[in-house]
Amino acid sequence: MALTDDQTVEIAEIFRLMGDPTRLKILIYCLDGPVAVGDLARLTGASQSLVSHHLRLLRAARILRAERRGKKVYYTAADDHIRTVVGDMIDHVAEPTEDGED
Amino acid sequence: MALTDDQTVEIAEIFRLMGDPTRLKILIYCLDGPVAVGDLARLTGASQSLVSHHLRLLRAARILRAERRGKKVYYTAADDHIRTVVGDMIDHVAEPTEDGED
DNA sequence: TTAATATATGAAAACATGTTCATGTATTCA
DNA sequence: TGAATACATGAACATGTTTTCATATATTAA
Repeated sequence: MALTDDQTVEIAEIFRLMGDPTRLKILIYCLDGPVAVGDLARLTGASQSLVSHHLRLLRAARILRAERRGKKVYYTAADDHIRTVVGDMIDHVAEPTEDGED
Repeated sequence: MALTDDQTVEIAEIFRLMGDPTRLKILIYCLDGPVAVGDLARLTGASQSLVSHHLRLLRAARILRAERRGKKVYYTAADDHIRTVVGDMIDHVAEPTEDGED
């Protein structure tokens, strides 16, 4: 692997952003296709303002991508790596436990 | 996919823990095999105390696993999902950019 | 232009986190 | 047992983050 310090920090930053429940929910809803901000607010149960703040962070980190259509703005996962990472993590959690320490 | 709220929170917690540079470095060093605490401190440049604090969090979240051999304690990645997730993320960062917005 | 809908943003409050320092516990060896 | 090595932990400080509230901007339609 062998990462530079900058790359490590960059990766940590992305993980950090995925590490908030509200933000992760937003991200998961955006994995399968574009979703409007208002819908994300309804789906997650968070306020419109909060969703917007989180979207800005996710967008700035290139985790999500925005696209305006008329009055609405739609957000989608930026690429398939993001989808894969979340998918793997879901597998990780789904699994009972690899060793017997439970 | 369809996750429960608890599962979402659990996944967010794991991402959050991977989202600190010091902790991510520790984790990356533990991906390929067991590493002793003292070595992790040297490798990351962090204090022994700080490494220990972080290891406790990573261990509690079952991201790492501890194993004592004599005076030393060795830490390894808990399973392959963790390895895969980090691997995917490295791919994500390595990639130039998927769309042309750069 | 005005009104209505949809989203974004700045500032402040409330809360959480990373780090250090000092000290405690475990293990080995003389 | 006592000394040395390796790791763990509690408390405190400093810093950051999430969330809310009020308000601003953009787009459409009348």
